[in-house]
Amino acid sequence: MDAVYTAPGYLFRRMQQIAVAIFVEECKAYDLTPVQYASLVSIRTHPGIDATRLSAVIAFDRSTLGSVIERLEAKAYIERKPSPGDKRTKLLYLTKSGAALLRDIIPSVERAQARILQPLKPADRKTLMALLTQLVDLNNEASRVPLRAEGALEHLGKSG
Amino acid sequence: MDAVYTAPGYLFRRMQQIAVAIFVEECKAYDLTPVQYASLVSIRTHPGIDATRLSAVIAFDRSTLGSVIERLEAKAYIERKPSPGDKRTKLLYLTKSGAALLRDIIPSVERAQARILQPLKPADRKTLMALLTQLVDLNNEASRVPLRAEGALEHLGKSG
DNA sequence: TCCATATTGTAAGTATGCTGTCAATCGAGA
DNA sequence: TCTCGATTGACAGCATACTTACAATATGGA
Repeated sequence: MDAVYTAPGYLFRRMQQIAVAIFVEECKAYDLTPVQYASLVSIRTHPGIDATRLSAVIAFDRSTLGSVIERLEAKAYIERKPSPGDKRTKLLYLTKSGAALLRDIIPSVERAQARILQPLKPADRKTLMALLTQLVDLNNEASRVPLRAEGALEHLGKSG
Repeated sequence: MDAVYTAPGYLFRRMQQIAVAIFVEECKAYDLTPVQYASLVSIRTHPGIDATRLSAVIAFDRSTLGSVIERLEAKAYIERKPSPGDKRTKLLYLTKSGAALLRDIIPSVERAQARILQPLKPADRKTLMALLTQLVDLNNEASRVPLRAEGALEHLGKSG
């Protein structure tokens, strides 16, 4: 038996595969990927955020996020507007169509998230989520794009 | 606070990011990715396996595995030989160089796997791994490339 | 033997995810 | 004010991941 099957890295890769497959299956009517969904949700929460701050808020790579934004703009779910104060940045806003999509897709997303954990007993689901949340938080700095949920927005005039 | 932070799918994506980052950091002296490592280990365990069966054994997409194999061959860690019985398939073998690399890299890989779980208390590590193993197994069919660890080798003359 | 069907490797197309680099721009300090 | 360092978005390049499609080949049944 290959040792890889018991390695944490292998198991997390498998779970990521499985989670994405379930998400895509539940949401196929909407043609939206998990990454695109998370981006839309965060833009709704932080209207007028720029791409760099968005990448910190959802812990996506800045380079990758560029093409994600491009696709969301092509589908007319978001708009990019030049920043009045900073000629380098472009501010992101949901369109009406993007807001409507988000409203409609939420039941499918929740079904997907539930299906991921469904095979476990309810008590085990809670335990797993608690440990996973803890581990992600404690390992935050280990990834190349650490999550900066609040700190990233300090210069946006939204906090503090 | 964005709801995405508590979704299982989001947490698994983050852990995958973190696990890959730690693996790459620990193994950077060897220029080998997690996927390439898993492929080498499985080829060592199953010498003469073909690409399709390898993809089932490590639950990688068959298309993706093609380019992985190409890169491993370019680095001279594996060889592809035509199958005597089936003109369609090419059989995979570790080269001396590939076997040596695998021997040398193992301490780094083990360090990486340990680091991924390190922030948790030992008892919590065991709990998390047990639940994760269970969940991956129970969700096996949900991914597009289910693991077929043993069944995939039945036609290779290695089992039963 | 012949043929419908399946398998295998490969390729094209799309989407993350990361490493670099670069020009434009900004901001702070001399 | 001028200049140096940092930031921002964009791009190139590499590596997974998945979908679909296709030609070559195998295989089982008529």
